[in-house]
Amino acid sequence: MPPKILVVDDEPNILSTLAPLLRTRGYEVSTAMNGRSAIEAVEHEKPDLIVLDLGLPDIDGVDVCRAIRETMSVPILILSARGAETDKVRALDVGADDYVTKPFGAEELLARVRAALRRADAPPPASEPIVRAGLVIDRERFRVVRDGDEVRLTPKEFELLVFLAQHPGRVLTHRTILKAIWGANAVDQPEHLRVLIGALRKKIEPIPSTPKYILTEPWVGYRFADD
Amino acid sequence: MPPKILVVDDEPNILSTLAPLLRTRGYEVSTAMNGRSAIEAVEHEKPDLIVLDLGLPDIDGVDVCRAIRETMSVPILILSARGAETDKVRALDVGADDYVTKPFGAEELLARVRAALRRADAPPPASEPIVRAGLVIDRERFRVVRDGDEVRLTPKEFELLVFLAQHPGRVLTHRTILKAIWGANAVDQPEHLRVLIGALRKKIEPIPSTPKYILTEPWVGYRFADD
DNA sequence: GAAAGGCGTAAAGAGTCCATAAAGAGAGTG
DNA sequence: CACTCTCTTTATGGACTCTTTACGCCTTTC
Repeated sequence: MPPKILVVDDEPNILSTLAPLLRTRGYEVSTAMNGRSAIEAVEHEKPDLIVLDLGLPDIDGVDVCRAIRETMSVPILILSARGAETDKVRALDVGADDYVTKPFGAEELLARVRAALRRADAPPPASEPIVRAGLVIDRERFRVVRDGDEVRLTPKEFELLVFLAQHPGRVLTHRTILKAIWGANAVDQPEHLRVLIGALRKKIEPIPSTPKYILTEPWVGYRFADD
Repeated sequence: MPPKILVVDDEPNILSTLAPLLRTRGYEVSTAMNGRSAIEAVEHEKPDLIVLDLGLPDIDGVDVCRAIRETMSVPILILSARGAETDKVRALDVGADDYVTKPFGAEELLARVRAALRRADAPPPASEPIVRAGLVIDRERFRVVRDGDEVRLTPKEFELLVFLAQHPGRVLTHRTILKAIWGANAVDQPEHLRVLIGALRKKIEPIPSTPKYILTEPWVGYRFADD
């Protein structure tokens, strides 16, 4: 399961920027718009990380931070418009883990989120499985499921399938695939590719002789069906 | 004893400012002026925190950071004149804990040092027992109970079990596990892992030859059952 | 219509990985 | 010092993967 992040801010436009951004990076995001509901949400949802704006309408952000710290050891990343040194010192000393001043770069914030989660020992956000017409490719579990049945693939087969499925509809040349799977030294050995394609089709195609997923583009390469 | 801090910077006037400052606040400070001696000093002195300038004469600061991370988990606070977002992201993603751009306020730096040391010192985040299908792993008491019977594990066995059980369902590669349990120097010695897995299965699996908890993902790694 | 070469499949051999047993090294204890 | 426990290291058998080769079929080219 992906890490849960609680974002606390009273400005709607920050919330509506930050929450979707974090979601697209694979995190599960919940939000709060004031101190009281933030503290409640922490108790209730047990997030893996908290992004907390200091300028809240009801309670001072520093007090929110302190209140959370008294009950949980979840990492807290402070967001603030005030860049004065005393503000930073105060927040960090009551238990905040990091302090970022607005305006901030999105990638920097994400990197600091990753750093904080890494320290707290949370697993990196899950990479979503690839789903294509009855075929589920789970990179995290090295698993492929076709119409409910699990298919066992070897590492090379799996690597090839992922590479093809990542570019559905697009024709990938022999050269491109060989370079991706076997490295640049193998670009002139297409027999490797033919054999591996055969093995893969045998396992994932309902009728290997008339492929449904992995289509041959004669004289050029192969193509993953995009239906 | 006071926390030991290693300060790495090639500018003498930063060193002569920072080191005395940290000493007056009660830290034990050692210094290094280039990447090579920094890495040596880390191995030798085992500091509790490292303040690392990115602009070193011999090795890129990011590489120093990465090299230290490979062998130790000591907190690293990056100091840099470059404030570009990509620099920050790069440093944080190779394992740095914080990133401060010059010029910086002394009190802010000290507060970030305190925050990093506090985190490193904090007891392993409230570790509630892991419970999975008849298996109870109590990290605080260092005990494992299976179906009511207590199982005695050695430290390495316990560490491995916890690491696997923390990521149920997910396939952890040999490399990942080796790095986590034995350190980065052991990533190419999978025989360690095989033997330890065998010992662990013998103790916790009802039928060690057909494992129920620790599943082999051939050619890739191992996976803790999640059902 | 014939030659050349790509494509799919099968099969053999080399190499690699897994599980297990067991011996040796090292630390801690009485 | 002897004993115990843990960890490392090595050896072995069995299973599997990957590479390589071979051959029949098909498409393209001339």
